Amino acid sequence: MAEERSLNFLEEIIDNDLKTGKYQTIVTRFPPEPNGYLHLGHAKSICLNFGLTVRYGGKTNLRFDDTNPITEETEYVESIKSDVRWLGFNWSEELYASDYFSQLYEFAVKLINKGLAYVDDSTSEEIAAQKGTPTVPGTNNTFRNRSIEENLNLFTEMKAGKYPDGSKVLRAKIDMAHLNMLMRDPVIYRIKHAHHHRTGDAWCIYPMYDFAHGQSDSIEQVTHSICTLEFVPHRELYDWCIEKLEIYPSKQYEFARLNMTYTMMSKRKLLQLVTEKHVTGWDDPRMPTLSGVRRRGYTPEAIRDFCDRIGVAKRENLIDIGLLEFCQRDHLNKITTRRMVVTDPIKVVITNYPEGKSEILTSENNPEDPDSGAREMPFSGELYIERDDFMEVPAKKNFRLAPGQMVRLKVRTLLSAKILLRMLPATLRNCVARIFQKVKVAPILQV
RNA sequence: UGUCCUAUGGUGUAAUGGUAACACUGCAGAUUUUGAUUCUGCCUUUCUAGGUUCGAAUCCUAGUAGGACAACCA
Repeated sequence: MAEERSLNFLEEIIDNDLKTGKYQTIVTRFPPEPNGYLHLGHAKSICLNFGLTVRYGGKTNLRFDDTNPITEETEYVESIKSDVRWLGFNWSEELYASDYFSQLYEFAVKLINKGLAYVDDSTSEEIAAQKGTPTVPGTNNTFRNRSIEENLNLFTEMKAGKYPDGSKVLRAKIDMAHLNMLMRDPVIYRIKHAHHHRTGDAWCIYPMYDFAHGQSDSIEQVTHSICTLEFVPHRELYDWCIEKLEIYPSKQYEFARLNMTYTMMSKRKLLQLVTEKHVTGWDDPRMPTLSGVRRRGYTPEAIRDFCDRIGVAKRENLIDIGLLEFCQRDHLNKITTRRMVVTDPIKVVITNYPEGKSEILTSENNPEDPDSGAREMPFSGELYIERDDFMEVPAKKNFRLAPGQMVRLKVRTLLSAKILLRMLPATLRNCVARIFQKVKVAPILQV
């Protein structure tokens, strides 16, 4: 039985929802926008969303939030899918917000019919100006009073492509004086005569995030819609849409995103690094993208362990990148086959080892893993050591090779005898040693 | 001069009204046929002030600090 760690706040909520019978089973989703590659921050979200249904049962969908055709591309869809798989997770269904464009459109019509949405001809500047500020209430404009019939006609015409980009938007009719800026008649549909990576040119109006995400969750009957803290103010609008549309009540929960020392975790900035060619691509090993760290040698196990250790909470955090490195070292230590290498060699001659003789010794491949087997290594009276491992004048606590000092060599022999090598008085140019006891000696390296 | 979220060692995360703990980092030591691993020890913690309570990290109020919110982005 594994050590039972304490629950994070989301697990507590779910635990409770299951116990009280609010849900029989849970549904989560991982909702990336296909406008960039996944990074370590996404890994946290993936591990969270998928981890929850691994733990509690239920299912996690992969849903692409593709409501903005300008920035989204199929290349990103493919990379995201492969990165999620690489991390070790399998989604139940592969879904797209764009799959729901028709339903979303009908939802908008429903809102209009309920007198809860209107077409606004204002420019974005005007809309921004009318919105007020966090401390100053916004103001109503004349378009707000359009009749349901007029709104219906206009919206239909918007869909039909009668108007150019930016000339009209559909807005939810809520409250221009609301304390929450997002509730001040948010734009829910805009005109974009743009090619969509999936729907092609079928649409020229596209829903905004706030009119697509919650509805998509609802359509999929997502029980726990988990997102990052910056969406906290959106929750009120999320709930409003679901309530007014009278659809399945998915619930949104927010957690703090991952921040890491010395690490840029903004998709926008990472994109900039790529487009301005400061890096060789999204998978440049210096990038914190999953494809980047993968190329760098990170393993999915290490990243999952990392996500497990950093926890999930609601306070802003800054994780020391050293923790990620620790997780990787920890995993590598368990799985890595050992090899010895000398990068800057100096030759050592063992003067009392029979000239011309050589023998084969064996060494285990990984002391942490008994199943990893062993390898054979040749050994003779000439070997090479790292230049840094020799000091003519040894420092305090030095246990490298130095004149007159003894060192042990790593080797696997059948003998349990101590294996000692004694340096004779020597210089770098004239580096010799002799076997000090009746021993077998292993090579320090092979070159 | 608004609303919302948050506040526990250096960094994270627990403790769910009843002895503040675990990991990472750092420092010291032991072991070591990888200066690795492993092991041991140490350093360091409840933002402030009130209140409720036998008892508060936990509940309440106020303050302070940090963050979010005024994209036809997500």
